[in-house]
This record gives sequence, structure tokens and C-alpha cells, in this order.
Amino acid sequence: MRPLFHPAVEDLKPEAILYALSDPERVAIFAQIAGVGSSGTCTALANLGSRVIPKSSLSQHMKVLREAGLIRGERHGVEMRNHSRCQEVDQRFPGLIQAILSAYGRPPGDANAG
Amino acid sequence: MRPLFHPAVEDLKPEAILYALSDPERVAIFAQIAGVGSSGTCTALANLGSRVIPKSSLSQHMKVLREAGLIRGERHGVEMRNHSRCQEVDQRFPGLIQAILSAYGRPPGDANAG
DNA sequence: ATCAACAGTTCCGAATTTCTGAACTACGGA
DNA sequence: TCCGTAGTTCAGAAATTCGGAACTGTTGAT
Repeated sequence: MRPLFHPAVEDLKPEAILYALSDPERVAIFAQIAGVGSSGTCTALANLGSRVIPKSSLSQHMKVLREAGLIRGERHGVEMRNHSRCQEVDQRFPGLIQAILSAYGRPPGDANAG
Repeated sequence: MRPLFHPAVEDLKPEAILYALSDPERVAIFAQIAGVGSSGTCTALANLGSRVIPKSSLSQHMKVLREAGLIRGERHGVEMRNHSRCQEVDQRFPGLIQAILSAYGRPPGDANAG
């Protein structure tokens, strides 16, 4: 398995962020990670909505969110812990995440607290 | 040609808006329309960036923007005049358009006055 | 050390979407 | 009517997405 790629703050691309959050399933995943604050494992995220997301699809979703710079994933033993990079994204693109989550009717949560 | 479809304000979907604006080419088109205020015809919009957009592709882009509710197109004689629906979108999703255009480094323009 | 279970990734074929040249529709003017 | 212009629709190629199966890497038990 190749190591996970995470873009630096200065390399964040608005198009990648918008694309990542143009899928309601990914928004649900991201909102959960941003809301809880951390430790969102893939298996815990697989059934947030009305269906169980197949794990290969979930892995792809996580990759899209990660490579857009929205989340950071760290391996802890056998599992992956994901936490949001809201603070960094907000530093680069002020208000963007909040406006998007609000549009989706997601409570702001700690979206601006990191 | 079938009549153009424009969603009502209450039918605007954040995923459609984010998807539409996850393509830099479409963002350039939308920013131009929102900035100028109106009367953006397709031929005038075809060469905003580094390449000339083929007219079939441009037509598709316009359709995506229109069906996301970001612009309104009206046929005037032989040409189509497009103007932004920023005001309506902003009413439904406050701050969203502005945050997105800012992230892309586009001046706000009359994005909130449109 | 070996084995089994678990969490997540990668592979790959099927389904869907996007792209764009060519054909087409619609309107206005001569 | 015939022509030119503005834009849409069609259709095939190219690219992307989806998801089951196989795989990798880690932990814990024997």
C-alpha cells in the first residue's frame, strides 16, 4: 500500500474541494468527521445514510476527500483515523467550508475549530 | 429545440451548484456572466480562457449552469442572453456563491447584486 | 512461527458520464 | 426562398465512476 497523499495548504485547489463536496454521500462522510472531530474510521462511516456504502466505494470517497485536502488520515494499528482539515482549508479559503455545509443544511459543528 | 429548463429557487440543490462550479472553465463562464451583469452570449463566452471552447461543449456547460440554477438564459432573436441568478441563489444559500468565487480568486463583482 | 480475523486498498470489468465534430433547428435579413 | 448566424442535439470515442473480488498490512491467539 502506498503512503497516503495529503496536499499542503498552499496546494489546495478550489475545484477539488467543490468536486469532493458535490456528492451528498461524501458530504455526509465529511460532515460526520468534521462534526465528531476525529477518529472517524471507515467502517464507522459506511452506513451514515440510507444505504451501506460498499467498502471499495468508501475507500474511493475517502481518497477524494483526502486528496482535496479536506481530511487527514492516519493509520493507528489496524484502523485508519480520519480528522478534518477545516482549520487549514478555512485559512486558505475563508468561509468556504461553512457556506457549503450550511447550504447542505449541516449544522456548522466545529467546522471552524479544526 | 425544447424550451430551456430553469429550476425554481426552492428546487435549487447544493450538489448541483457545487458540481457546476467544480470545473474551472464553467467558473470562468459564470464569473463573466455574473461580473458583466447580463447579455453574455455563448459566442462571447467561448474564448475566456487559454483555449477556445468548442461550441457543443460550451452548450453543455451552459446547460449545466442553467440546470443548477446559476444562470438564466433568454432567447433574443437569434442569440441567447444569459444573466446570473446570484440574487436568488444567495437568498436560498447565503454566502455560498461569494465564498466560492473568492476561493477561485474571482473578484466578487456584482455577484450579490445580480 | 503460524494462523485467523479485521481494516482498508487495489484491481478490473461494467455502467455511466463527458467530450466534441457533424448534423440539425431556429431566427432574421436580403 | 435562400443564406448566414447562434446555439442545440446526436453519436461515437474517451474518460470516469461503481463495486465485487482479491490483496496488503496489522493485531492477537495458539
